[in-house]
Amino acid sequence: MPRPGKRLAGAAGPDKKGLSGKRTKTENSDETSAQVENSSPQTTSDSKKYGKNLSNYWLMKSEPESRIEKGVDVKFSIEDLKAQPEQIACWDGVRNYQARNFLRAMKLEDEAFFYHSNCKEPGIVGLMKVDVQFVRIMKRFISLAELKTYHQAHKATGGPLKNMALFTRQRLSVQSLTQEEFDFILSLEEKEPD
DNA sequence: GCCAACGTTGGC
DNA sequence: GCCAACGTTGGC
Repeated sequence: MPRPGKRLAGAAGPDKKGLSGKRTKTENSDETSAQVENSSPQTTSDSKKYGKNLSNYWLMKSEPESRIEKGVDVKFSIEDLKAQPEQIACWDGVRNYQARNFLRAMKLEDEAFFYHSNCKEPGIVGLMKVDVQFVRIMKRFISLAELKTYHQAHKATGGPLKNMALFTRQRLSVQSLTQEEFDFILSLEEKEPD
């Protein structure tokens, strides 16, 4: 999976194995961390495209169930995020280049859905802000199956989820959402589940 | 656990 | 730069 990693945060931490240990061998130096990012006047096409003051919306996948990969448990659920010091995590371990570009394009305070993948009940479980910090649990779980139902319907009707990356860019672990997609998904919280 | 989808790698 | 082999993601 998409390994959004995790590992802890910032300041305080006693990390166990740690950060510097790193399992990503090939990655050169450019570790991507949403926490830090920012900044610079660097221009990548993604940062241009998503830049400036517009607010951007994201969906970030993480696996809530234990699974050992190269000797490391990749589990990181929204409850794990909530349990971090200051409820902030460092989102490392993302290898796919487009996903990494998205991490670099994020701006502090952008809003992101926390998505549980590769598990019994995949779907959106909560909200974060880029930092990457826990904001809240969704008022109700928005399952992949429900999103897919809307996606299918919207393909026919031209509704907001017709191009949602979760379905059109299936394996991307960090994806961007349009404002319409984000707002529509948030509005689902107020509806009864199907 | 299976396997489809799709990204990455590397030979040519 | 094509494309087959391989590896990863992630639903089911």
